[in-house]
Amino acid sequence: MASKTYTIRDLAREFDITTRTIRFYESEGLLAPRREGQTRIYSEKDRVNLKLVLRGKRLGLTLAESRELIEMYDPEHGNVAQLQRLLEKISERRVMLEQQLADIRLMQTELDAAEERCLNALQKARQKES
Amino acid sequence: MASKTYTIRDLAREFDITTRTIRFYESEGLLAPRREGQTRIYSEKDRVNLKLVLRGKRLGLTLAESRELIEMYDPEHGNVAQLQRLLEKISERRVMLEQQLADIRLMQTELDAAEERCLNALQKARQKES
DNA sequence: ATTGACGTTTACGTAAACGTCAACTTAAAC
DNA sequence: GTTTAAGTTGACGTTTACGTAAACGTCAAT
Repeated sequence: MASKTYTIRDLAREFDITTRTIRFYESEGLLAPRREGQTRIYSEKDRVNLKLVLRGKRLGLTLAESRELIEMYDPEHGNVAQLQRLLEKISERRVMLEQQLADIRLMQTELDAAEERCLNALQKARQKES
Repeated sequence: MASKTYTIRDLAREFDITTRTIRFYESEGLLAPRREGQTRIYSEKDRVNLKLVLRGKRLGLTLAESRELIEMYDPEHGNVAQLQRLLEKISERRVMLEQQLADIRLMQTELDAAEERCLNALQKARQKES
């Protein structure tokens, strides 16, 4: 089936990050490109993982946390105990996301208020000017 | 009116952070407690600011970014140009929050899928056990 | 055949966000 | 009156997430 592959530069361009970052993620176990000689060849799965990591970053996750999320993807390599730990982590993550949702809503409200104060101040400033 | 005040330990306890963190935030200009002799006395406003910073942290903001948000609170000290920059920042923040909302939804969906795979794997693992 | 773009590794540097002492005051408790 | 508990200020250490630079290989184009 010979699925699509990417060079390191392809991915760097697509996600607007440096190649250094991509190599660093590999060294941290977040990506596992195959090699062709020395050169790294990235699969679609690598690309998806990278996307996950970057999304995680936007939500404030550390790389270690993102790695956990990635490892959730194939829960095959797990005994019962491990799988239950995974389920726990999933539910922990959900709690965090709910917290973030609440935080976002609060912050949006505050931005609304801040904008109003700001527009008011602008009014006053312009009156003085005239 | 003598509004309510807090010691550094009060706030540390309430928000489950160390006093070191609170002093650090002060050194970064995020808090400005008054002094009584050497000792810091925190006002309600300090407490609110601290809450803002911690919320920001949960959303992945840096301290510098949180400081910006705090400075938005009183837009009095601003000329027209500054106020317009503030409005820009507010709208930038809104864009980021929207992005985060989308990220959260995607991640929730993925957690759902991950949980299903995990439960499936548990089934199989338990069948083997029996 | 050399230039330029891309790839590699190794190693050190750095900014952010605190933690961790050490050494000292001050206030409260016994 | 002296422990003890909580406050203070440096100063240095640590982790995370890369940046930066050196030193080199590969290949396509001029």
